[in-house]
Amino acid sequence: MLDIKLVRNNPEVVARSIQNRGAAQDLDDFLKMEQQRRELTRKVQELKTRRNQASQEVALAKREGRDPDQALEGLSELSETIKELDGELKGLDRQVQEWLLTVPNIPAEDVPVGSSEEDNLEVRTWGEKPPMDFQPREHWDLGVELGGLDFEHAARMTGSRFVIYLGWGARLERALINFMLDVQTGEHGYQETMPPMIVNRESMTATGQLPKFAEDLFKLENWEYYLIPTAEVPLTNIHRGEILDEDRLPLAYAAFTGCFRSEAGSHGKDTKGIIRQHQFNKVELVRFAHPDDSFQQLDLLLGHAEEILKRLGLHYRVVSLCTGDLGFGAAKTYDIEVWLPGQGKYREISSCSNFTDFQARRGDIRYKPRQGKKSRLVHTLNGSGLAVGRALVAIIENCQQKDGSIVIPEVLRPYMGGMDQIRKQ
RNA sequence: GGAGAGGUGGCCGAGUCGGCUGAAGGCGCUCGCCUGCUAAGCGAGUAAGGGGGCAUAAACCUCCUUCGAGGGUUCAAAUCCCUCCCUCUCCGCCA
Repeated sequence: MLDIKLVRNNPEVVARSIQNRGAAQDLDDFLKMEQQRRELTRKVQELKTRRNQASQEVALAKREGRDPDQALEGLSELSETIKELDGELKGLDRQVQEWLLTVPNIPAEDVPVGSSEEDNLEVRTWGEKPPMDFQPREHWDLGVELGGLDFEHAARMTGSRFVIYLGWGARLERALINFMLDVQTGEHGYQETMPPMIVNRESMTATGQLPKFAEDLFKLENWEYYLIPTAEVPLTNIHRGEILDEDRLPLAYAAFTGCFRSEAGSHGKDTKGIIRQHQFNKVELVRFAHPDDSFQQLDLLLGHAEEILKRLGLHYRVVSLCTGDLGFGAAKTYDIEVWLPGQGKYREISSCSNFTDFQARRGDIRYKPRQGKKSRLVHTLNGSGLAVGRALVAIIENCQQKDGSIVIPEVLRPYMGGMDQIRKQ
């Protein structure tokens, strides 16, 4: 959520942001409504001041044993008027709030302006495409043949976009989870966390999934509860409504969770394989940062995600998302795209964002500065560290051999009971 | 599921028959004093959000709102009534 004062005082900044993102938002109507709201606020406040003063008179008269009738004169009518206008004001307040909840964050200064992913900026690459003197196979082909992935039975028990990991597949998924968590918690200083995978409406609103993107979420029937689309939601909401000590910043949390997405509007996209599933595993990193250094924190976070791919020896590139491709709440986002030889493409395996104070304002997450007494909003950041299923895909496709076997990256072998290769039984 | 207790500032905790209680007292924190150092002691300050003064930022002044959430009674609600949510204790049941 944007600061209402910013919208009011610098509408041109907001207008440009909306335009660069390719969003549609009626700023003028809002400003008129907001103006109206403030006028009514003022009016109601004046009446309340009068009422409060008169009430004091009554109290004083009674305490001194005088007759309070004179002070009570016309008071109930005044109260009635206040009640009426207060109701009207409440309606306006709600409308203002609702509008603010649907406006995207303002992109950071150095975010490239553009309309689609074509305009994203490649920041760097790491490693190289593995040399292959044969036609590389796709993971849904090789993974199934080697018995690690089973789409058919998953489709029967649930439906499309679900998978069963079997044998080495399940083991490899678990190995990746443990490896990622060990690095992030043991070496990068993240607090290990196992949060709920079901959260309430307030939490979804704070991080920005609601109210605008309800159709992307799975909602529980008869409950105001939702399955999380990412652990960003529970982790960021750990401190919702809190005032943190400045000394404690930055706070860093890591969690492995399932993630659940309806994938509404992506029909026909990535229908094969485990790239786009309704349920997938992810190790997520979340940081609560001081506003003065949140962009340095973003670089740090990005490095933590990259480290996993480096140790797995997987070639990737980092891109800075342009304004048109930026997520709703993000001020700046780096995507890490891993090379997939089977598909012959780079595919997103991590997305690291600085949300500045956007989520903090929605979730009321602040800190108390050492100097000065006013509490300020923290900055929140998050990134995948990494998407586990896609990492598994990358390993299958990058580490495959001419004979149809897969060589397990060295760092994972201790997690695989020493296994170094996957081959057809 | 049954019975009971409770939700008040950064934290703990008081709040009498509704009326100078936005909230005693304590802890913590900040500043100052004192002090070889530390500790202790003394003094002062210390909730958030919003409106206006103010075109803008800070400071300041002032007003409004907020005592789990929502509604009601009343000139006036932390205090009375209703609904809901959450926490705790006991019993029952269960991974």
